[in-house]
Amino acid sequence: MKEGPDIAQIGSLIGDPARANILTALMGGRALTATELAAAAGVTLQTASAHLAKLEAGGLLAQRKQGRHRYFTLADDRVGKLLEGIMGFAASRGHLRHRPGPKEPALRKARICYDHLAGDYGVRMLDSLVEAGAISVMGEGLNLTAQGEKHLGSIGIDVSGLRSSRRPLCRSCLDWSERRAHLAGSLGKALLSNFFDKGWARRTENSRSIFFTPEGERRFLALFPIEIGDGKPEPELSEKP
Amino acid sequence: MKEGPDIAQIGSLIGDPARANILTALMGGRALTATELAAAAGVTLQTASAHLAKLEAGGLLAQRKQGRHRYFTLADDRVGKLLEGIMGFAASRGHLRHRPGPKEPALRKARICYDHLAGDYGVRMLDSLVEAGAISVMGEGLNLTAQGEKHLGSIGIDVSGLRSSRRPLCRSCLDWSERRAHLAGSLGKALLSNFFDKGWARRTENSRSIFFTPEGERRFLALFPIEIGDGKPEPELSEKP
DNA sequence: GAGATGCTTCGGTTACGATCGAAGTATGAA
DNA sequence: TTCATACTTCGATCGTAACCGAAGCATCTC
Repeated sequence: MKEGPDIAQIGSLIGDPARANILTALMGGRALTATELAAAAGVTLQTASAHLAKLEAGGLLAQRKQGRHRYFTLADDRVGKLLEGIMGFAASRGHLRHRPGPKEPALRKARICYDHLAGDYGVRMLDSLVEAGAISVMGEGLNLTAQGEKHLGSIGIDVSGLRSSRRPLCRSCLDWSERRAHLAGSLGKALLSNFFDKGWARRTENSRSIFFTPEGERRFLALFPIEIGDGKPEPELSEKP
Repeated sequence: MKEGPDIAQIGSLIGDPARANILTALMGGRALTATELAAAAGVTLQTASAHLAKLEAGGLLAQRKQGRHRYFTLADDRVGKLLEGIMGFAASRGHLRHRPGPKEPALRKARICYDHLAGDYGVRMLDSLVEAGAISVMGEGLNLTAQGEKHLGSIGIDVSGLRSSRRPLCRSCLDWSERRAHLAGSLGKALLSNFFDKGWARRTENSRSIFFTPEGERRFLALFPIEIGDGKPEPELSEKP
């Protein structure tokens, strides 16, 4: 009837609550089994199986068979970006499934956004890197400076190795909780991995929130000293431009 | 059950074919009446009315009463950006509602993307501006150079007036047909308006395609001489990064 | 006022898809 | 081989929402 890409198909894929739960759970970035996803979605295994088949047919999910387990992940980081975009939009409209439970504060503080750090700490990290002159902001783009490359090298990040990937090194990702930018791209991923490797932080079970050890938190805050609210006076996002 | 923004709600809003048609029609940027949208969606007026009410309640649409007509538009350009993002994703997955009709070529050549120029001509325009040094590319961000400001001023674009808007001046927008960037933001809008004002081009009825007059086409191609395929050797987007 | 147009609301039908129980297949463990 | 676990397929049920006809408001024209 009409020309153009079929947005209704992926809309309806995301539109089912059970499937939305599955996708949200996979935004945590790690591969999950069908059983785990069924629990996350709040449906039985059979139902989840049907949903997973549809999501995979729709190109949103990829699966990897391993023994008698079947691990699912988001198909690629474009899916993660798409979902984060929708989440940001939904949050800005106030379409929050508001259950201000005890987990909320932890999520706002530090959580994983597909594969990089988001939340308060994510924003703080980017702001600090910009303030320190490690990253320069060009409109909506981010660039790692030579000084930044040296600085990150001293922390233990091999930037030249990251450059060889096809994935952009720096990308800014708008946070639905903070509505401010944090660092995505291969560098964002590398930094978060680095924190995990050093034992500063670890993932929490069945949640997207990230737990910092006391020592790790101290180190992180010292390394990225710019408080949220300092730095650039980024304008509030207005509802009606 | 879960934390975070409710992506299922807007997913299901977009997921219905009739509503998707309505939204796609409104991507044309102009305000349309309920009757027109009903025709575009292929449903009766009553059904369309119900859909429009839902879309408005969901914050995707805004309406403006004018006499006995009710004009609908996308709520703001964030909605347009969201939809274009989904379209781009859908196109990359091959979820095309493939009806390679006669209108397709016109759409690929030049069409409106919410309020700016997209398609072949949109890509050509941006490429040419970059090649001419009017716009510099920084990662994913675009910046208008001083030289570019002067250049555009000579065409009849008042850049300083655009700067006063809260909307970003330059933004790159990824095209679902070309899979290459074209110019969005207030500057993109101003350029397209400029072409309309000069009579180089006009919108076509009930379509997102843009019709160039022979004279206008000549002028446009002379002003933006870089062919698609020239310029920067932007790598193909790969499916699996 | 009367009539026409644009749109909404109401009521009833229908169809699709989400759901789960039960049975079937595959892989691993004992 | 036997049993257990992980998952899929089948079949049937059920609820919801999309849909349209008809009637009801609202606004404009005459």
